[in-house]
Amino acid sequence: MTKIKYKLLKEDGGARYGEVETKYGTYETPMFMPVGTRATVKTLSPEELKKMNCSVVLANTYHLWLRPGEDLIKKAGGLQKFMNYNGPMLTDSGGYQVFSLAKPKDISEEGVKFKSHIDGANLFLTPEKSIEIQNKLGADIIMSFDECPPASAEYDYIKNSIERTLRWAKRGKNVHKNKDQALFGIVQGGPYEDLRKFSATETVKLDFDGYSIGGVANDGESKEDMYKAIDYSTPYLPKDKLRYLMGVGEPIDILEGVERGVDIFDCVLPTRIARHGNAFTRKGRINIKNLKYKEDFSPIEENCDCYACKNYTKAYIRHLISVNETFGQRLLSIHNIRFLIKLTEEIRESIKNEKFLEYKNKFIKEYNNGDDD
RNA sequence: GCGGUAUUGGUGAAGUGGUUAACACGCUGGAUUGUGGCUCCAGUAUGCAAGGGUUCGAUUCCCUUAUACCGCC
Repeated sequence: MTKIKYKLLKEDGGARYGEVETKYGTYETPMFMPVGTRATVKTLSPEELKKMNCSVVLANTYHLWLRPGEDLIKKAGGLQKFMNYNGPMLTDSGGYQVFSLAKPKDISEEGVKFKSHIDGANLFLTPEKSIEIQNKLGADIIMSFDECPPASAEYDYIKNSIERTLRWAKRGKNVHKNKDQALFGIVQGGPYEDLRKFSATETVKLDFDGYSIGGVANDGESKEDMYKAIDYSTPYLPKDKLRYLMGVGEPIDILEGVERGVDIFDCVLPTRIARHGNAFTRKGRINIKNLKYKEDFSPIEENCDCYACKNYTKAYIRHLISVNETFGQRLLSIHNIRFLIKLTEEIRESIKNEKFLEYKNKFIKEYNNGDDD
């Protein structure tokens, strides 16, 4: 058991190519991490993830805390053993659920009061508790417990929030027991330059193993505000540590993040939209349920190397999705995750060749041009 | 052959002599960014079996026809 190590190997403008050494092997960045909230990437097996060249998988503290409980997972030998994923993992702290499940009045200096989404039971999560749970879950990278305020929140609210999040970060760090797990700090600050700068510099002073940029891509925040939030954060982060943009997974947003110096991304989007019948393609997103695919016997993308594209037609997948068969959801999930992982593979190649911007512009142009029919 | 009852969109159906014919499903679009929620949003009958009549006005009342079902010879 050793803690992950990051090495920055090449820069191309703001874009960074690097390597992360883990006990499971060495992985390259920029990378995309699929989300497996409840210790499974919905509908997919670990073997399938491996075949897509997936490296890190996420799981969620809040959900696993409720069910099956961190003690059970510890008994099982940790997350990886429990779910049979032989690769690096990351757990989110439950901070996002502060945004999605709790109300502002439920957030206090001590922690956050939740109503369980399962049975309405009263729950209380603190920075210490979150780290303690994550220590037991045993992922390679764990997150500080933060408040993720909506981008639309008032300036003063966000200011108070990031100060509290800093105090929470420190409390979490103080109780972090398992030194083989990397602990990341999280930069907040909404769309405000001074708040992002403050949050970033103060978080870095606490000396974490890596840094996340949070509070982005939620609450109908505009793309511009989101890119600005990254712009205002990354300059203050040390170059020799990983930078993780939380929750971002639109292909174009990943490219914009890489340009601004982000190394790792995660997002539920590829799996969520898959379950609702959407697929990423080089020419933009498509809705497989559309009538025009009813008799389309070609794959989602001719040149895609994923299992779904190599073996199945749009007409078939459309049928499966419209009758709500899980195999259809699986095929689209496989395609979408492979799409984003392939995107990061190509991004890495372009950075190594010092052609990142060229690659980015070409990709975006094709993606936005859309389908001609 | 004689009576009775029914006939509303793709489906199941509400409904009324008077502005845009309820609701549900389906269908057609859209949304979804550190995953509570096979979820959310929008559109979807210029017409109420067909034809004629009464009426200022009929899907709603009357007549004829068609079709379906139920009785009776």
